[in-house]
Amino acid sequence: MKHELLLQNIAKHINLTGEEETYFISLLQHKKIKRRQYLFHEGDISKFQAFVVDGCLRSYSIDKNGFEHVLQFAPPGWWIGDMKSFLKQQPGTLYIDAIEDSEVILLFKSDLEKLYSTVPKFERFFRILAENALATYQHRLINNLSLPAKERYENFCRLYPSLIQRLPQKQIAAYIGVTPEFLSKMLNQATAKK
Amino acid sequence: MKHELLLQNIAKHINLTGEEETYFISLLQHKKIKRRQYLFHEGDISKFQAFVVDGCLRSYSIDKNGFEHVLQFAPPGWWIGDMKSFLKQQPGTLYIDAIEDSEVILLFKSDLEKLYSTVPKFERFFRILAENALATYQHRLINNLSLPAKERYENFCRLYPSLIQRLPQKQIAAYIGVTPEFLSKMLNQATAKK
DNA sequence: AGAGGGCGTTAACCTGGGTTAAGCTTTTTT
DNA sequence: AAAAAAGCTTAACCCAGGTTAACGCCCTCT
Repeated sequence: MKHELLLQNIAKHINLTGEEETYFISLLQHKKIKRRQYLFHEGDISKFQAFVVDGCLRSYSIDKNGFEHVLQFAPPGWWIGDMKSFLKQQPGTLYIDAIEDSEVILLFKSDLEKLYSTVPKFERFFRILAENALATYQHRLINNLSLPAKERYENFCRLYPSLIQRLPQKQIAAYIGVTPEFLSKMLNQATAKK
Repeated sequence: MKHELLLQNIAKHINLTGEEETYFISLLQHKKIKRRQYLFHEGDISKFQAFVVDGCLRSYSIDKNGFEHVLQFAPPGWWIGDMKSFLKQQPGTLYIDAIEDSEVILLFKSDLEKLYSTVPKFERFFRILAENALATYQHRLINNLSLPAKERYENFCRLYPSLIQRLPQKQIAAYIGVTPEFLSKMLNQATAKK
């Protein structure tokens, strides 16, 4: 079943009856996304959050010089979306696309609101999710303010070992906040040192 | 009443009965903090979140070279705490202290858990709070990755005009991620240009 | 009221990381 | 199978922002 991973994740934090589970599943939409295809585009108003079942997505912004900055990678088991646009229903500033051919489950805002009133337990689930994400972003911000590029890279490797294999180097550079050229230089200096 | 500001904030997102309100208030603890006094210290395990009623607090980390990096300022109406330590009940990495003589309301984790089971509406309230905070930190991260120091400063001024008056320059420097010396240089160049 | 410690400023010098540009390799598309 | 596009590397040069240090001002204690 395609919803299994999501249901497992939910079961870690709240217990659903069979009925509630069925209702929840009825709200979900399935979608396949090919590599490099957009799930969300700057200027869109976000109508859904996406739960990744297979593949890997990323959210990023493009600055006025055309450079990309990665906010998040989302391998299977992760949620991704333009949170600000989703909450305020304003045009978003992010792009979301697939790094590999991927499969996601979409939960639309209108359905989520129905879900909250029908099964209030989900307030708890998404509260916990948001709080954990919040703590993670706070930590990353502090890292970015206080650590040099090399240590940010090492942290990234430690935190997301599975991603290292899977991502092109330039994506990692855009996440930790350096140019691809500098990351390349840095890595080769590190190995040369031995 | 000292709880008014907090109750107003809550009323923006959920409606409480008189009874629920009374119960909620019974859980709160009041505390005064003098300028430069700590509310939380690195290594502590966070037992509470604090809602600021008067004055101004800040949360920050100290890196291995002894430099401070500000995660958040909290003027009246804001919550502050070491979220990661609070959630995982692990030793924290932040410091929280008062920038001015301040008053806060403490909500302890044990009481918050009781509150969630007694008045589940609060799951919703804190979900909304966490989601908004999350979107804010995501935005700040992207800013830090994509904008030069001057624009980060301008953004700060636009976003928190009331804080500019109130904060010493070096605190702002530690928030936007530059040295006090550089911020001073930057500001004087900007005004000299006219 | 005086003294000591923050705080802001300036200036000379330094460096982590950016820029540009070219060449090579691998992957994707046709 | 060829062409095009994306990715990685290297190297020379550059700059935003850091470092160090010295000086003056203004709080805030006592």
